[in-house]
Amino acid sequence: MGSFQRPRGTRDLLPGTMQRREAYLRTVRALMHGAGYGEVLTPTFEHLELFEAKSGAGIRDELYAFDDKSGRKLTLRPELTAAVMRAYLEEMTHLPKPLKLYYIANCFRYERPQAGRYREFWQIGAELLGADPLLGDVETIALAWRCLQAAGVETLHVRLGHLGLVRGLLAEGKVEQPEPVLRLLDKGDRQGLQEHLLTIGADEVAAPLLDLLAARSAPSQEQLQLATELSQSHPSILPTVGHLQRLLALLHHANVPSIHLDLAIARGFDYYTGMVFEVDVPTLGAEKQVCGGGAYDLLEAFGGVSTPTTGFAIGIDRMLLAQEQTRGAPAPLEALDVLVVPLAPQAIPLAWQLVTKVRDTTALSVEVELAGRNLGKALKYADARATTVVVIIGEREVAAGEATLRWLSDGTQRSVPIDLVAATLRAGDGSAQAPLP
RNA sequence: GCCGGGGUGGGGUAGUGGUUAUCCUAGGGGACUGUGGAUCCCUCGACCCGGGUUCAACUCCCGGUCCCGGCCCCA
Repeated sequence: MGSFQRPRGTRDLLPGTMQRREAYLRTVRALMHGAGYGEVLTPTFEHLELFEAKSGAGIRDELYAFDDKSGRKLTLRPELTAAVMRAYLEEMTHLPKPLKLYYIANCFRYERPQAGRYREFWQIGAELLGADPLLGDVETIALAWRCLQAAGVETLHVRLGHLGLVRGLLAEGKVEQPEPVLRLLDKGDRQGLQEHLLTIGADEVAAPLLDLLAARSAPSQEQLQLATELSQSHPSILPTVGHLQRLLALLHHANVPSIHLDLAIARGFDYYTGMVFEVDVPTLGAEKQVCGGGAYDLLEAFGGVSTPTTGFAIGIDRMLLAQEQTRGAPAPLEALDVLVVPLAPQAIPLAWQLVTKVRDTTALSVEVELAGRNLGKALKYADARATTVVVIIGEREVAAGEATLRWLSDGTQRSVPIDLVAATLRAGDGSAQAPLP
């Protein structure tokens, strides 16, 4: 080992890992474009005030914040939603609504690293501005579900809630500060909630809130039933109950299966206004949440015109960890399709002509043997690289205007006229095909 | 910020208050200057860092650091 280590909480991604990751991200990009979303990329750093405006000054010690040379207060972005909203207000307000944006980007948080939690991590996210609240909710959850499914992870638990319920009840109960209640609900701290409601004198809504909490893991239909019953004595939550009923029905048609209602989910920030959802991979351990999202409105707080927005963010790193649990860890290097081995000095020009032609006319990965090894060593190297075909060009081949193609899987060989090698490789002949990682 | 478990070549490991620090694997080379995955040989390469105890520390103690698991937090 050299003298230097990577900074704490960061990772080096090697070729095999990158190949798998890029395959997933390619799929995600295709899904996003297929749903009409356009990709955006915002700066890696922003003004500190942007994130303080979104999440409060308390997040400051979790940020990579710094002063630049002119004394500006900046920070590496801890997430993308605030930045995308900022960019929308700065450059995109005139675009037709609904506006659909997505991003794939790295974020930075100064937190204690754990399994699945890094100081530099990557997110896939989408934001939908100006849609009808119900239809926007369907669209957002359905899209998140498609992106999650594309990773081939076996068990995904989706939990869906709606802040209208609890906020409605709290408003009826004249509770001035809903945040502590939301937090206790989200944590599932029944006793703490009970005590807190007693302290603030919110007696009349204590019973329904505790009922919602107690029912959070019950089947969705039972929770809906409970909410419907509550709405008879608490009419302010009637619209929310109807919204959830319609949302669940529509999600069924959007092919999103098995959503578990959890009416106590809170995602404790003010700007969440309606639907909220979270997705877990249970086998990931303590840091098992791979996706979170919901309906929010940040634009007013950012000095713009209030606009209903829904969005989600997926933790790429955690998704890939979950993927490894089913697929196994990737090999460190990518496999090689073709290795061209010149065995004589006069074969070297031919080898380069050939490799150039194959690169121009096929999607195969092709190398010329670059270490000047003899054939035995070259074959051994090819084997270590999981190569499909070795093209041998020696004195005999040069004289005959041919190349010898050797398939490493079964050792079969064929002589092919040099002009036809690229076509033969492109045709694959059933074997010159890169296996999926 | 807190609690617990760890740290020996690139990966996996053995081991001890005084050794030439073990073995496997991977990398490089050779046996093998036109045929791989085998075998044999050679080679490269390590005790996380700092302080303390000691005649002597990789080993014991303290601190730090990094990794792992968990708490807090999770935008």
